[in-house]
Amino acid sequence: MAIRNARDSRTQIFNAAAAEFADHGFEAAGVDRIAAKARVNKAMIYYHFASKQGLYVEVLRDMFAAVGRRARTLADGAGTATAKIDAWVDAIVEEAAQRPWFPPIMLRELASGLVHLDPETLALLGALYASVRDIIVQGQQEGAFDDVDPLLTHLTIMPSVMVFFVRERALAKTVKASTQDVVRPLAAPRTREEFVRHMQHAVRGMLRKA
Amino acid sequence: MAIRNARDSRTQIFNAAAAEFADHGFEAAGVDRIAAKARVNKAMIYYHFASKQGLYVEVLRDMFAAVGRRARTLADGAGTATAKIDAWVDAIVEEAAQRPWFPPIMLRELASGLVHLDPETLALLGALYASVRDIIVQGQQEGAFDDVDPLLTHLTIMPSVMVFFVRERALAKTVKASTQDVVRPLAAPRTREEFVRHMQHAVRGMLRKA
DNA sequence: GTCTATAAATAGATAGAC
DNA sequence: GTCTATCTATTTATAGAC
Repeated sequence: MAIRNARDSRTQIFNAAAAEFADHGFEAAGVDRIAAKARVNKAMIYYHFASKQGLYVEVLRDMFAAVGRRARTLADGAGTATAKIDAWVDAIVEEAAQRPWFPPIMLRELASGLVHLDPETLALLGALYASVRDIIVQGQQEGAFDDVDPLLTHLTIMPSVMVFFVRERALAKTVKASTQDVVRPLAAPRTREEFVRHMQHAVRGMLRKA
Repeated sequence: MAIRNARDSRTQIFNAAAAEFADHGFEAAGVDRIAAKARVNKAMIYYHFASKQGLYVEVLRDMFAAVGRRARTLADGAGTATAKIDAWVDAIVEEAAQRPWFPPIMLRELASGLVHLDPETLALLGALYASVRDIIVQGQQEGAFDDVDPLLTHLTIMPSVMVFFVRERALAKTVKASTQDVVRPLAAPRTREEFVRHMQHAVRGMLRKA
């Protein structure tokens, strides 16, 4: 996507759609609601994008490509694997902060069994994991990491970050209204800095040799 | 819910609904599809349950109550915190295996910001976390666990288990069909035993003192 | 408890004027 | 590029017969 005026209709639609897909998922997302949020006529959506599906795929690819680029840059860069893994946690958190729709859409796609992903979009996810695996393997060759399963390790880091961010969103809505003592501890606020520290500590712990 | 004949219409509807909500989420779930899957007339759904919403709430409560019960039993039982945490990982995995709709629905609810949860259902989630926190605090008092944040630790364990299970479901569908080399490593099969071992190792690592 | 028929609202998508 | 109007299908839910 070329650099665009944030006010042009295509970009407005893209942003509104990302928010709508994050809030409702692909199937329950409403083209009417997207048009309303973007403050454009509904027909404009079909002018700029082929269909609701086409619009969704653009949002997915933009998101997976951005995160995948960061992972590849890290994996290919200089430094110890230990430093790279810390930076990887930082990177996902930053990406999630920059694209607030990323965590909810990612979790929904996983819950759907990735049924909306065409081969090309699926390949972006594959490339993302390949970078993370490269970092872990580097750490094992350096003798810094334990002999863990790279895939299961990836499946332990990524979802935690995603859920931390959707919890942030939930706090702003439903849970906040709860006056119950049982719910309050679960809804207790945590800063992103606290989370990054926790996550880096946790990852170091699970990669460290026994 | 009293013990029921698995063939009575209410139970058939419940099971079909759980599967439908897992596959599509609350909003996109179709009452018609639920009726078809349950092989009952659509009007029966409104006879046994007040509405689509009422049906959803029953599925949610059944699920959160079952997992919460296991967590409370563990927390209140005898044994070291280290043993209890291992058993907790086992317990979530077993619950997810027993109620296949649990992980996808949980992830979708998180992605939705818990907007479909009434206060009572929200309290079940709060009680669940309280049990996990009790175990972690016990471990810290015993001097076995590091001074980690119990909330962030919970938010690191639970999502990983949920995503492992939805990945299992995804493998049976879309990803399997992929012939791309980039995707295959991400879709590589892992047994539940491998995952439990990984997860217990990871949790011990993140709780262990530095 | 189980069915048919249908109400009433909303969905994604398009044709065609400007 | 932007709009109005509309087609067609589908949605949740209910009324009422049996």
